[in-house]
Amino acid sequence: MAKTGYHHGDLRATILAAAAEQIATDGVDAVSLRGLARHAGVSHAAPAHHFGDKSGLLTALAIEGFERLAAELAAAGPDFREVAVAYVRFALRSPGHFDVMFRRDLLHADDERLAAARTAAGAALRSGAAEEQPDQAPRRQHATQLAAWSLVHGFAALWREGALENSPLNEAGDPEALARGMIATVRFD
Amino acid sequence: MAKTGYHHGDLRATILAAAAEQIATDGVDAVSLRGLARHAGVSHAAPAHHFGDKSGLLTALAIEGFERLAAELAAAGPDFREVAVAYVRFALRSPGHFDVMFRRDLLHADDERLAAARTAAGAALRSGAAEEQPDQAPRRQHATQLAAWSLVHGFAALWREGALENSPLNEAGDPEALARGMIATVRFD
DNA sequence: TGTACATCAGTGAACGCGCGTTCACTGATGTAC
DNA sequence: TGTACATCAGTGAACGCGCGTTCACTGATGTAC
Repeated sequence: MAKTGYHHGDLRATILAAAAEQIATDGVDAVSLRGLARHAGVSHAAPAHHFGDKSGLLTALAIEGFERLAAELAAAGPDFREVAVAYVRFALRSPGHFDVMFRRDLLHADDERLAAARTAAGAALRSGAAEEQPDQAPRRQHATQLAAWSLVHGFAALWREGALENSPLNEAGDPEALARGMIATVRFD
Repeated sequence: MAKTGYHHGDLRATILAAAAEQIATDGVDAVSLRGLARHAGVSHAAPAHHFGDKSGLLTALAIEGFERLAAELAAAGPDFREVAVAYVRFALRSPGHFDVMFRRDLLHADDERLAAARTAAGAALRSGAAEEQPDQAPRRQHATQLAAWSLVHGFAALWREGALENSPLNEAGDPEALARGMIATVRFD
């Protein structure tokens, strides 16, 4: 891990972090392997050495994102509303990861670690929603879980897209408080 | 409007339609002015003549989208659930428009027609949600309206992103029915 | 019916750009004996 | 303690690509008289 002139030390992690940061600021389209290499002070071909290709880099970022999301959702449970808030909070605090996680077109579709991480996060979210409606028929439960997911994912997407920036609906300056308020108005039955 | 060898006849509309189609299929990233020109059988510089630049084209598409969305929401009202379904239906049937409408980074930020169309669509959606909760304090009303928007926008986004493709939550084959079912589980109070 | 002229729509050549990817390579590190 | 060797990390030159944008142009259309 030591920095020598030649070996960077921890290039892989550095590039992942820089990618997340740039996506958060400028969007996924702005990311290029060459740009990240420049940023890290390394030759332009170095990133490919770690990630194979550009999709490989974004896939690694998405995996990291799903793993963190699953952990944060699990830590927030079992109360449904707290799980919901945790989902939004993840998107707000890790926008670089969040933005890439659902861009399947940019990822290696057949990556097994990605599929596993995605599944785990999905399960964590659903178990949160299950708290809310213990004795329903499965079909009904699924509809509720989908509503819960849509609710939090929609808020996160609207926020990231800047749709709430000058909206009359955005009264709180703090997005997490705004999300809390809107989640509080919803009942499932 | 007649097709001659030289004049296309209705190139502007043709390009808009082709762009929407390609976004629906391949995503916004796949769109290029040169590609659309090729598709229309026209020189590569012709599209710029109508739209100024690439952002101009996407802005025109977004305006068209917001205008159509506003009309469809208004036609579906005043019942809240029908307005909600109409929002989702718009996204499902006009994915090429929907995908671009919220990509502010790709649009001319200062276009007045765009701002107006966006505002009109927002008002149509909010008036739908207002039905649900007539006698609330304004602050509370806004939270509810935001929840409603998040709900439908989230479903649309998840669907477009392919997140529901192999999900256990997706039981109906028909996305509109799926949306109806999930909207039905939600109460606002 | 004809002519002159302005306006609009589309052309085609040219520019410069940054990018992803490949590949033979070299420098550095660690491990086995 | 020293040496040989495999492995890993990063280099730098080269390739080919499609793209957006600009610009002077020409072909077609419509309108005024």
